Amino acid sequence: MSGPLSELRDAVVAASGAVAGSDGATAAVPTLERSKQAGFGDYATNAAMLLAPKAGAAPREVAGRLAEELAQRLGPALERVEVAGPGFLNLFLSDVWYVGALAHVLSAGDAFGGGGAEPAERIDVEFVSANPTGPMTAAGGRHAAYGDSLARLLEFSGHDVTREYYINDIGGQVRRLGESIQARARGEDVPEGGYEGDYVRELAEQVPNASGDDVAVVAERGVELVLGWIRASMRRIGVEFDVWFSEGSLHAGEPSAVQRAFEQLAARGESYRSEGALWLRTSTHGQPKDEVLERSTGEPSYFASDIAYHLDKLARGFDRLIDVWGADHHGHVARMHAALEALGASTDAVELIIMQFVNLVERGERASMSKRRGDFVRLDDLIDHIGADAARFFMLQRSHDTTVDLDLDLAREQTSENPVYYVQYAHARIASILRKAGGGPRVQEALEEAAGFRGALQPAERALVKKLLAFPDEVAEATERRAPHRIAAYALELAQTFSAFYRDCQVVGAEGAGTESLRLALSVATKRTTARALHLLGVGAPEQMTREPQAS
RNA sequence: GCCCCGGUAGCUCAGCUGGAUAGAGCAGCGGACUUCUAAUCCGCAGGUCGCAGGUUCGAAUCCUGCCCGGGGUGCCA
Repeated sequence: MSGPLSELRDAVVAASGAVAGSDGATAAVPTLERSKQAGFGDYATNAAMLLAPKAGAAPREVAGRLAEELAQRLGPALERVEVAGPGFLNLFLSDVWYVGALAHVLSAGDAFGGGGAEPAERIDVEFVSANPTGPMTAAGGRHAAYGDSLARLLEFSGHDVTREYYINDIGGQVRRLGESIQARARGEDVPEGGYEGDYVRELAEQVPNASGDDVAVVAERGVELVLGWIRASMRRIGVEFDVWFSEGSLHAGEPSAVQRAFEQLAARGESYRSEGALWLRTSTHGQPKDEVLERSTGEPSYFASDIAYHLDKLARGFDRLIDVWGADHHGHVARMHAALEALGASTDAVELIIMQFVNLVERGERASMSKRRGDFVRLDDLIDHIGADAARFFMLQRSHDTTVDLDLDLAREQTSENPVYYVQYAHARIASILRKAGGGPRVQEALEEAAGFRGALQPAERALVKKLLAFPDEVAEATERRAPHRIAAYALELAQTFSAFYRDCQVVGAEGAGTESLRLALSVATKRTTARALHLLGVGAPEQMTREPQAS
């Protein structure tokens, strides 16, 4: 990737090489980061500290030599460079550099921060995949927001992404749903271990002849209805799946996908029969024990379906499979890896991401949601209460490694405090400024003039340019670490940085040659980047905020 | 027992592939609205980064042990 920051980095690396001579070839890559404090320059590097042991000199002495090399390489872009602390090099960049950096951001246009996928891959992201035995829960909303944002990040960086939902439409849970619907249709209590939620009564009314038909038929109809609800909920939260994959389809045909998987495993000597069941030798692949593929009843296990499912996905030609699973599937991760190993498949290309739980909080008490007991918050309720944008942002603010507490009443109370509005407001405010300035023609003119600005910049202007320049790295990091919550944090920081600029720097009618143009250009760059960040989160970027804040 | 995730401000959480004086939002207190939109901004207050060792120029971050919370450890999915 090119850009002002990578040029700086290249200069630091080159200067390091010059100072180290031929011995420094294997030196660790120095970091270049934004200084946290004003006195420490615009960017700082630890290059001298990394170099010192190899150079056999004190870090500060090495830093001094590096400083000279850097000053020579960067020329007018560098205002000055200082050696500080244990050997940091603090770079103070000139306004000329800043103006050039802004021009770079603007010329990148909508692609700013994107690309960089190397190599570009075909990636299947499977997420949500909640059992079709009840309405989508708020926890499912977290999976939806996370998986979709991850997919957006991967796409933005240049990958070809398929969004996939795996439907567990067969097996014991589905049968229990059928039994529960039938019981309700007959006016009976649901059987032990059945589904107790009120929605089962709805299903009992909607499934024709639920009291008399075969349970399997009732279950199938129930699943169809529930899937309708799920699709609608996903649409409301802004997620469109490319593929809805039926677990049942893996058992169809002769031989079925599952049977073929069994044959592959048997041919490799990875399975055996015992106690009437078919077992996979997971214990030879680092697992504490072997796992059942086919029960003694003749029914294949969930594990068997999943093996066949992953074989199917690999056969579809994806370079990478990413599965997003709930924390309750954690035990399944190692098993799945063992199974892939048993099949001789590469485990590097299969990523299993575990998402921590969403707890329902009532009166300060945590309670995890149970679909079977019916004590859960529906995603639709959450959206009704706080809206899709706030729901997505709320879910995406936290790392997937963190358990989320959801107090519906509190969430509603705090809707107007949701940071998503702060970010959207900044976006709308910029739109307003651009309108005030005269709209399209004036803005176009400003974009053309901005690169020629030769005046002095305000601190708030430099801070905003710096924040914008950080975006590509944030996107890359969020993508690589499968951590879309970083984008939520960045969006908030960018909005804050813009607010400071807005406070300190009048845009429309600013005094000084070219100042208004420069600030308009800066506003445009900020607006685009904010919109991009929001888009990556699946949140809208409004041109104006219409709704008044709720009085609380 | 073993495996995974978490433990950072009163609350909810960022920061964790080592960097300088640990951040944000909310809550609290005190200020700013004839504005380029106040869903905003400014200031104040608030911390044994679970505990104890270790690694190093430097540890919230890496290693080891322990404590606490959640999850897993089904011929459920």
